Amino acid sequence: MPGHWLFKSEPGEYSIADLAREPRKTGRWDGIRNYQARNFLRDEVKLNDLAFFYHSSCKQPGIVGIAKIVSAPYPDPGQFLPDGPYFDSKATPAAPRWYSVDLQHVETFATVITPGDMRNLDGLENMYLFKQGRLSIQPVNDQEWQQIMALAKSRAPR
DNA sequence: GCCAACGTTGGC
DNA sequence: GCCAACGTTGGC
Repeated sequence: MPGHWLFKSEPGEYSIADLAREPRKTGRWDGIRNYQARNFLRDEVKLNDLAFFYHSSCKQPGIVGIAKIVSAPYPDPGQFLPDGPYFDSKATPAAPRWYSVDLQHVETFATVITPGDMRNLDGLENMYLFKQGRLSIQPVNDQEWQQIMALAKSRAPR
């Protein structure tokens, strides 16, 4: 059984449409610089797990589709690039601090599933999204995943 | 733009 | 190690 996650991104930085446009619809999920998110990414995200793609800090925040984890976690190259935005002077190749995975686009939903939609469903009260909303990589349990998928499938394309 | 939540920094 | 100050996130 693959694990389930919620990955957040500001669409102005990197949107689900950007992912879908990548060669082989596959891109690197990088730039994670929060230790709790890092720990999930490094220690618990597994090849073939599925993730909700969540757009934050935008006109219509919410879950916009699904992506699949198509690599094992590996050190985020950006931490070693002195001129890049993600440089970390304390990280070394022998002792990397930050990690990335590769994601492949699976599906873009017909409509955005907003936090308001999710608050209205019984059983989603304990989602990380509501308990610890700022975390950029969050586990989603099987029941939560299935409820949100059912809602997404019930929506007619606009 | 506001503001609550919360992570990080740094002096002591 | 404590904790105040500060910065960032992110929904509204």
